[in-house]
Amino acid sequence: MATIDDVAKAAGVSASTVSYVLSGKRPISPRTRERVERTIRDLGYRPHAGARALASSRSNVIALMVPFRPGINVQIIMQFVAGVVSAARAHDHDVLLLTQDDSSGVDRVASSSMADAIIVMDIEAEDERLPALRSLKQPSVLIGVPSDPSGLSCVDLDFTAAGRLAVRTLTDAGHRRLALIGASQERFDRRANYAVRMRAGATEEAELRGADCAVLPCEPNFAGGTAALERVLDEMPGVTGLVVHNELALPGVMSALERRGVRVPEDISVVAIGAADTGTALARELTGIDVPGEDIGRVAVEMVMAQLDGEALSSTRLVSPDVTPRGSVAAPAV
Amino acid sequence: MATIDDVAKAAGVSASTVSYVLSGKRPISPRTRERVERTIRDLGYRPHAGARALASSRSNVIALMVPFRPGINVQIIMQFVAGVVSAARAHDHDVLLLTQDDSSGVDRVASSSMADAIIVMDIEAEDERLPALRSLKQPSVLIGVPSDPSGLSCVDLDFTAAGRLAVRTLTDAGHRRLALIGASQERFDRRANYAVRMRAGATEEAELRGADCAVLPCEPNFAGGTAALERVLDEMPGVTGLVVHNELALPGVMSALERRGVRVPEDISVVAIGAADTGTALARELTGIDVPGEDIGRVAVEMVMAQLDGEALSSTRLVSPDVTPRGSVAAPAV
DNA sequence: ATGAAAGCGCTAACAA
DNA sequence: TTGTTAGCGCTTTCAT
Repeated sequence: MATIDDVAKAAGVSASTVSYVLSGKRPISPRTRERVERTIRDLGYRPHAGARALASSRSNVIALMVPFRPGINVQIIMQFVAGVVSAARAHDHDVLLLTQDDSSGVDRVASSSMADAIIVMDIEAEDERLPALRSLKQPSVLIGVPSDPSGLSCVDLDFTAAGRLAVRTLTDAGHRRLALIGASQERFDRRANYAVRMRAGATEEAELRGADCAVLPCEPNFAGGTAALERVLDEMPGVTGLVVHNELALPGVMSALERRGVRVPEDISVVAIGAADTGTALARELTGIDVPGEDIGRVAVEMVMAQLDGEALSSTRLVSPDVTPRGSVAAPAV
Repeated sequence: MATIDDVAKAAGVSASTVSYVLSGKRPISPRTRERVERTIRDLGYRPHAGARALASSRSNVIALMVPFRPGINVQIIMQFVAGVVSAARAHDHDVLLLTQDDSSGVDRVASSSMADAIIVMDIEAEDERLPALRSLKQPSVLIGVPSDPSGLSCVDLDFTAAGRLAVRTLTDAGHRRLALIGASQERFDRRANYAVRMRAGATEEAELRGADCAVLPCEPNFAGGTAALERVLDEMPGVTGLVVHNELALPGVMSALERRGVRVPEDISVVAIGAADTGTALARELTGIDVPGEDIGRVAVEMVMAQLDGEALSSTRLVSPDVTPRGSVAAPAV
């Protein structure tokens, strides 16, 4: 591998000049720049990442901690990751993959200077990793909002607004008796922010609109979905609008609807909240609020970069939800 | 951050001794070792990754190139990744995430010495990345087998055997008229190894057992699945055994079966090939061949490590498939 | 069993 | 506008 000295020699300049051509941190005459750039290309020169990191104390790597626990929505995870990686590349950074269960990962990566910053996904209300993150010298960004986000930067979908929007979509169509099939009881028990805020937004908005919104926690799988739907049909006969905030249960819900002969949207209107392409496992697409995974990942990277550039205090950014009509909402039958 | 000199000073030894305590590359007296280790713990010392990489020309990082194109089975991707990451950690390595569309990723990572080796997923028959990989100084391992694997190391499920096994599972139960709902036409056209070999194994085994096996390419989505199943029912009335090798189409297939009133396994037996937890989007679990994503990822890392240790030539390792009975196969009706 | 010292390849003062 | 030089923190030979 060619080194910076090889390039310098071949181009007839000093090593620092090559370095400055690459970094743009000081003016270079057009002639020199041209010559150096040609040499770099000819030799196929690439700075040694380690040497650069050592000298500049910047690795140009950001670490990303991804959850791999079961019952998680892999679809959306991949979207986040894709967003993070592509945004990072756009800022000339690479991404180091950490997993949730690698408990010492944050410390290791931080204190060995492998990464300049850390993005952590799937944050719980009382996340165990928060203390470690707070005491880091590197900046970090959380995807998800803990109950105490002080001193930390967070991004997430605005789930309160999403709850409101989902309900409003139904009440605007004329529905007054709604049911929310939401996250699992376990998620609510652990006060998972997204589950709790979604529910809060939905119930508040329902109240505001003079509507009724029952909430059913639901296991994140097919059987959970069918079970929840059975309960709605059997115990809440007046319900004409359904909000489903549980991608893994959604196939179960839809299948049960069909089996019970309930038509969508003629008999029941459905609004889904989840990854954009959840519909692929379904017979039909649903009107819904697509969690913009890629966008959120992108924003996380922007926040990281801002912090690395010395701008930006810790703050929480909530991305506004949008509803995409796909024909599963209509006026209730009279 | 504490440096190796800080540790050396505090422990009253030289920096090289600290280094050797850490690497175990030369004998250290128990007393010294003890003292140094205590100091390391007290100071929370961690070697600077860049400095280490610079001095040793080893980054302890392996790069993993992950596909993000649509129509891919995210489930299985995540399993591979999980397997790779955990195996890498077991070998004291971290994982750098590269994406398919980052075309220069391989070169960048290799020639900047960011990674000691590269694992590439989702290999096509005539993969464009092969030349770059062949000319690398770092070792690489492909997940998937190209049409010409010479000079490269590959791991994959043995799809030929999987095809055979799926068919044999059905013929052993007494079925003689089978249909294989496989990958999309586009995959076959590009001669994707897994699709082609799976089909070959299935048809060979069918012939061997005196059975008949129709092959239907199928779009990787719900509609594709229903369409393929409709064709089976309408154009191949004698079929009693179904092999589905297309996870994204599987929900469509199962839903269409139910809608047409075809019972599983009473009327038709079904064998599925795919990610272990594909069943979560389905009403019922299916007898099937679970692609052992984590295992394959793990094997890829083992192969990488072997190459880094100077053992191991390039070779292809095919992991043997197993069938897991889940009650969707029975003897055909008489 | 341990230490001293020479790099590894780069960046960023400091000089000119 | 460019060059010289002193590290960055570690590994590893060479000495002892």
